[in-house]
This record gives sequence, C-alpha cells and structure tokens, in this order.
Amino acid sequence: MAEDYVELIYRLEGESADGVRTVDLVEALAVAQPTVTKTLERLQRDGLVEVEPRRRVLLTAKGRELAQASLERHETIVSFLLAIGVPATHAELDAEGIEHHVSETTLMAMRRFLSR
Amino acid sequence: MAEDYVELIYRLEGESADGVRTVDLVEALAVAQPTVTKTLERLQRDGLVEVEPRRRVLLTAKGRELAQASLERHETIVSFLLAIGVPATHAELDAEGIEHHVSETTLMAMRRFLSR
DNA sequence: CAAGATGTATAGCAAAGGCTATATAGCCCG
DNA sequence: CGGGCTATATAGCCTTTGCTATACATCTTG
Repeated sequence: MAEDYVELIYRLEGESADGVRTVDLVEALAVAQPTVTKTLERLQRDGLVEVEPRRRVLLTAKGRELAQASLERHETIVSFLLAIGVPATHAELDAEGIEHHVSETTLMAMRRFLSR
Repeated sequence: MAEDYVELIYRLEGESADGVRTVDLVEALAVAQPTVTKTLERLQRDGLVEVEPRRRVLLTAKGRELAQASLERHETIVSFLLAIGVPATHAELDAEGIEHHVSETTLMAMRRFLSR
C-alpha cells in the first residue's frame, strides 16, 4: 500500500497547485476517509509522508524517492503491456496489480523487450 | 491466499501417493503450522477443501477447479516470462506474485505472444 | 504396549487494511 | 461574527494473515 499511496500523492501533486489533501486520496482510492487517515499515520510513522494536521499531505525526501521509483516501474509495465497488445484500459489496471510483484530482473527483461 | 493454497495442494497431490498433510503445506509455504491450520479452516468454510481432522487435506470439486485454473494461469505466466528472457529462477517467483493480479485480457495477450 | 517423536489443534496476540458513527476544527458567507 | 458546510480526527469494530506457546492425539518403535 505504501507505494500506491506515495505514487498517487506524487501524481496528484503535479495536478493541483495548492497541495494534496486527504480528501483527494479518498476520492482517488475510493475508500472511506478514516482508512486514508489511518494509512497516512503509518506512512508518517515510516517516514514517507508528513501530514500537516487538517491540512496538506506532503512527501518526505524518502517518500518522493519511493514515489518516483514506483511511478517509473508502473510506466514501464504499462508500456510493456501495451507493447504485447493489451488494450489501454486493462494495461493501467493490471499494472497497478502487477507492479508490486515483479523483480528488477523481470523489469529489465521488459525494458529490453521495449527497446528491441 | 486461497488460490495459492489450492494450487499448492493440487500440485502436492500429484507428488505424493498417500495424500497431502498440513505439514507438507507448512514446509512448502514456509509459515508456522497454526497459520496453515487456520487458513485451512477458512478454505473449508468457503468450500474449497475438506480436512480430515488430524489427517489429510482434500480438495473439493470447487477447490480442484480453482486449483486447475490457477495452475494453468501460473504456467502461462511462467512460460511467458521465460519467453521474454527472464531467467527460470525469477520466472517462477515472479509468476507467484503476478498471477493473482492479471486480467483474462492480459493473459490472452500472453498466450497470443507465446503462439506467435 | 508404553514412551517418545511427530503432527495437529487451540488459545491468545499483533499488524495491516477495511468499515461506520460521531466529534471537532476551519472556512465561507450572509 | 455566527451558522452551516466540509474536511479531518477519533473511537470502535471486523477480517485476514501472520506469530508463539502449549495441549493433545497419533504413530512408531523398542
């Protein structure tokens, strides 16, 4: 979950000027608000985000790094799925599921395939 | 987890003549014995396995169907990963992680790729 | 056939990730 | 500047998947 959260926060940061709020995550993830609040507490505990009470959710340096790495992995997988003929709709969804379970070795094979 | 368990039981059935026992799953999954027992209770509740108390673990018809479908999916993914150049060691492990998260659509794309 | 080894069951605990209901803080507007 | 709306926090509950410690049953073997 941690990766999903930081990746999402990272993306949302790029889409809205005045910061990411809990409610944005609630909407994007389609879960109940207390679920997001609780998860953010864990992420905070793990040093991935910083939450201004009742205000914005910010990524720490560590969180941002993880987000960038996750996003890159995500995009590699989406590109790869598209390349083997998976329609765009499914590619996005499947990548979400897959991205936390592929080794660096398999990612390399995907990149190799893409640059063939 | 359900799929992992029934798939494993199904495979172990083929490897040993006198039935699958809890201890076989404990060893294969590398978890503590009470974890397996408890999970088997849930699978039993869900009608996937039948447990002879202190004896064998059997698949129900429903469990066997799920196991076969899971195994087939697993093998498709392993073959596919091997085909794009992932070494055998990683292919097995990654397939385990991936197999619960790919849509039928993506599986079809993999099969298409394999029969190209 | 009794002991010890092996296997299984049971009790109790924890963390993650969900939920609902409710309280409270902050913001905007009349 | 007070009320209401919106956002966030808090309390309390649930299930899954893990664990350890311990009790009990079964099997094997001397």
